Amino acid sequence: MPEAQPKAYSIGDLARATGTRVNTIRFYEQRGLLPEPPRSSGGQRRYDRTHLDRLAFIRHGRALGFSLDAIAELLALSDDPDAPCAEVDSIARNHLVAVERRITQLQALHGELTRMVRACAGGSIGDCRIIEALSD
Amino acid sequence: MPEAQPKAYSIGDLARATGTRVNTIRFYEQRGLLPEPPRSSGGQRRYDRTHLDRLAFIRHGRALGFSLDAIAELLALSDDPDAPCAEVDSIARNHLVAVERRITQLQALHGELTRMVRACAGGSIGDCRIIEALSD
DNA sequence: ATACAAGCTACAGCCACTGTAGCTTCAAGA
DNA sequence: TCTTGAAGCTACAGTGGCTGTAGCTTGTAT
Repeated sequence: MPEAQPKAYSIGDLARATGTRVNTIRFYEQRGLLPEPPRSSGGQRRYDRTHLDRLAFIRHGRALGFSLDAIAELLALSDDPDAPCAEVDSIARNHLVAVERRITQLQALHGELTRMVRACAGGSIGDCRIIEALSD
Repeated sequence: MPEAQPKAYSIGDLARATGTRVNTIRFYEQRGLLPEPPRSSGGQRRYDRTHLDRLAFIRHGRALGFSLDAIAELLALSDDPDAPCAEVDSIARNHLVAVERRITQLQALHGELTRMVRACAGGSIGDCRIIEALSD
């Protein structure tokens, strides 16, 4: 009796399942985020469930704005369930702070832009407040 | 009687005056945002006041988050003081909308990350909510 | 005259992909 | 079994907005 084979996925299957482009999956492999999968006799990548989960993890991390380096660290940490999660926590907190800083900065920009756009009376460029503000 | 020469600036002077790196100034020139300035007999760039103003315009635009393409358009428009400023207005409004979208998106991320970080009880990775959330 | 700061060109690298060219392989229908 | 067209393959160039470097040459203060 042959062993039950776990279901194999093509690169396109993984792409569809995770909303990732095929090229991006290969890019993650090249960057070491995804392990090199086995190949079919014709040389095509054949993935299993573990690859799918790992890719999903990467995509969730990206959706939250983590860098690929941070995700690589998180993946490495997640492979050691007995280690303390302090480092995971620290990566997440650092990212949270970076996001906060970015929001603050963008809100300042937003204020500036709003003021500029409101000041524009719709005349000609010669007295456009927007151009004026940029020329300062 | 010789004509009064306008004051000439080296690339380093422009850099200091606008908080721009020397390499970045050359990059703007290469991208067509700054005109090629005259050169000294030895081949070094010699700028005048108009270059300085133009570079300051570019830097203000960048500080407000405009793309170099948008800045190029704004510069072109600002050279024609009689044209209506509708297009300037439209570029600024579009950018404003983009900034708003980005802020909204980052605030969503911020919420997610805050929830994740708060859920982390500081144990081991095996029961870390952060890793769990990413694995989903 | 000399020393050294500042400038020059040209190019590689960053981040996280995206898109393309020019092939080969796979899978489903006839 | 054959054919066809979708899907996969490698390799590389391009995006945006710079930054950094190597290996020179020029400018300027003493």
